[in-house]
Amino acid sequence: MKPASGSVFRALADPTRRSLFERLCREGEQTVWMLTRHARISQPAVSKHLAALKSAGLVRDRREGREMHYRAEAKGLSPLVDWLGLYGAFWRDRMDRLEDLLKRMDQ
Amino acid sequence: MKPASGSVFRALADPTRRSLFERLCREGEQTVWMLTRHARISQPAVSKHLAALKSAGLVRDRREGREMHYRAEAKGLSPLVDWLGLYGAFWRDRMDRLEDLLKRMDQ
DNA sequence: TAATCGCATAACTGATTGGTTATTGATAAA
DNA sequence: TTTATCAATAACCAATCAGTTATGCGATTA
Repeated sequence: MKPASGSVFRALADPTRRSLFERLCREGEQTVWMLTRHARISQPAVSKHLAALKSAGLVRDRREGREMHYRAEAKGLSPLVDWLGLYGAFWRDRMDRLEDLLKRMDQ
Repeated sequence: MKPASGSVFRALADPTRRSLFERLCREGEQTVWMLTRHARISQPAVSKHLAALKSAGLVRDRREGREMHYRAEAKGLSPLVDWLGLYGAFWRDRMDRLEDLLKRMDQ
């Protein structure tokens, strides 16, 4: 089932989690070990944050040997976009472009 | 100064706060008393949530006699939209699209 | 097989948070 | 002036959370 916008908001509310997500967006797929190197927190903390992001649908993991690779999930942001779409016309045109963007990213 | 996306995320992470904000978006300006009637929490709790939304730039207040009127602030969501555009676009292989996006968003 | 590595989980801790009731201040009404 | 109302603040509490260290488990390497 698709995660609700609530879990996405909560997942992104934490700056460390946002930072991890942003890094995965920028740098592409990363192992937990690589992510831990750049974060200033312990490996278990990174793993917990990744678990939160995963349950929110914002990342996917892939096992390769004993390494676990994480990558950002484009679709994970769509609940946010949907939620934003419900409110107001001020930012509507920006929103439309984002929806279009996410749609094309899906392909 | 413009609130960072962080405070907006944090403000919207709480379901009660989201609910208050959504109601203000739907119904328009409301007094604290009206908002309290529909929420299942006490008036001080509502006031605290409104203060959080206000400091995130998501609502504005207006005093009228002894009543305090709150209304949703459309522009308050733009840090979110900007953030989405920034990191959503990194999925794309080509950066020229991002530049185009940001350029049009500037107008 | 034994030792090591990569990661997740368990167990714990201090800080933060979302809620409460009590109180205060300001305005309106009697 | 006295009383009642609206909303913010204070003080407090239980629950959640983000971090830690210790441990366990599967996969690799010696």
